[in-house]
Amino acid sequence: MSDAAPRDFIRQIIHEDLESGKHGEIVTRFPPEPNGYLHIGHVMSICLNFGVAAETRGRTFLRFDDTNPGKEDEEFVNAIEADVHWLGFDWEERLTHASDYFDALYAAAEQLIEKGLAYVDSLSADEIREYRGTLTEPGRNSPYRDRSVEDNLDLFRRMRAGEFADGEHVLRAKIDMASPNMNLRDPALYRIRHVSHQHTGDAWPIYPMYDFAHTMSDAFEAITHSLCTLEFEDHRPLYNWFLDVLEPEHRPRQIEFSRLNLAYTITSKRKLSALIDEGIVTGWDDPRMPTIAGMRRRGYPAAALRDFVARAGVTKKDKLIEMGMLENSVREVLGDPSPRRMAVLKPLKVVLTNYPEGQVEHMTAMNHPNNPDMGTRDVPFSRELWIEQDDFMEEAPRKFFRLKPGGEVRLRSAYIIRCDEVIKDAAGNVVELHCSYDPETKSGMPQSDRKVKGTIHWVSAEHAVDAEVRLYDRLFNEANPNAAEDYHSVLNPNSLEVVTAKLEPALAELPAGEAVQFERLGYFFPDSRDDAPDARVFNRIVTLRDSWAKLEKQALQGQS
RNA sequence: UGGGGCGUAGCCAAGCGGUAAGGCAACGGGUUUUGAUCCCGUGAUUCGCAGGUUCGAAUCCUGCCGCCCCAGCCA
Repeated sequence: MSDAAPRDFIRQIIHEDLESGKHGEIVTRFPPEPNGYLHIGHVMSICLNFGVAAETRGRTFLRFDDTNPGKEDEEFVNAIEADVHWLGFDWEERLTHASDYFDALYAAAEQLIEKGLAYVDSLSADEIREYRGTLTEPGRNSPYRDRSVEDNLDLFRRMRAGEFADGEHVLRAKIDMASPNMNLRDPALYRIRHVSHQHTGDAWPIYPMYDFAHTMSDAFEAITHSLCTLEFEDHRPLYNWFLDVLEPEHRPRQIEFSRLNLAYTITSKRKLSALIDEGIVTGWDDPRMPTIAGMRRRGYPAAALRDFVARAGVTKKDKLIEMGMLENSVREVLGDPSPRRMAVLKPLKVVLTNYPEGQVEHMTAMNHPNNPDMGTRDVPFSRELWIEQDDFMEEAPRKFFRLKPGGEVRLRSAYIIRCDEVIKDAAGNVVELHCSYDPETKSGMPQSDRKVKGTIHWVSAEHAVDAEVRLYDRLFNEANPNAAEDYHSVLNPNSLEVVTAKLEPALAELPAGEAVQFERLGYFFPDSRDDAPDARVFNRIVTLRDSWAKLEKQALQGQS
């Protein structure tokens, strides 16, 4: 285990700490506040914390940082547990809450008071802000800063007893109001909040602040490496101050790494819930959401998410990672195991004029062209078929090797057909194609290897199963929507397109929870909420790579 | 203008004084009954910039520039 090369600076530190004997065992924690759903950014933290411990046979706690009742909710704790499990990690018996330590935290606060390192301040929130100074000017001491230990103890105990109203007093650390680090200008330790807590009920009228609760919780759990994101970098001196003055048995070390930002998405909880409230998406698990719940419903495999963050790496540099990177991981893990099927998203009718009316053949199609072990299936074939509208062009460029008037194309796993006649409606829209098939070219027959440039997918009209298919695209048109003043202005209005597709019959039997490749189109996944055996609903997980679409796009750009 | 961080290819990222790994993307080519997959091949005379130290610098020093974070009784 220790001979494996460390892959990033945090693993290097951990490796050294193990080598030097500083720690016999690595203990980490993933500490979400249960005030929202976990998103792609959290995936990074989860994989890092659980990963680093697993690699060294250490342990990881799942700890709910529940020190701010009112914002937190049981719905979120359940969702978080489900998401972490789904991602593939297990905290075993190590499920804790910052609120589990409220008694110990309270005792530590009294110790601080007794040491003369904390005091009860009776300034209002506004006054405290004024006294704090600014980034360039030092703060001033509160007039209550020199209260005696006895007074402070008395006041704090009465705060705990519920004698004061919200906001009347606050317990502060006594550090340095002139520190250039704002976090050291007598940070608040406890505030009064007469609200019930989702885990401790009405037991407490006062609640500890993040810095205090987090540091001491880490110490109580004997966390060796407390891994967090860059914005906490200048909280580290405060983190260490608590450890220095309180001298707990265990001394955790905080190390910061950069957040993972995905291009074209937002992760701010406020904005994510606004998307839901405004009806732009349907909920936290909308398949367009960057939440774990959303990505799971979309059909992204957990392994793809793990692979993606592993490739992104752990560093201190701000990241804005391209979608293509995530999509690559998704395609890579879906490629081998997903069975292939045929489905037509935007149907165009084809009539094979020389094919006997009423005849049905059963074509044998491979479930995976690169893996014969996955077997074959029967696909019914008849005189009338559906093909993709995009697979026909009346006036096609020479590079278009699909169906065009007078041209030939192979129907996958079936015959080669020729387009003889284009049928249009009064408005001039193509509504139907009359084609003829070449009986000598049936898949598997001796003559079947006749070369034609293109192969397209199809579904027998008579046997087709209708299904709702949801085609998702990015939610935003701007690579960094976080930077936009108003995210509404950068919303992608076409992030969802719903079509009624024609499926080959075998697709009606696809089990829920299993991804499938619709050949030439992409990977699809039965929707966990709306899919039903007699009314299938599929989500498009991701398209296939499409070099034709790329060419078309370039041609379009060349014209304009 | 105070403090804390970060700058290696379009996006990520190795590198830790000995002469710029790798992945994604892009671009060529081969295989292919998915324009998919797979396979080959192509990118940095240079590491934000400018000096300095050194036989030798992305790595050490100095200065400058750019970007991010901090003034919650949020986390």
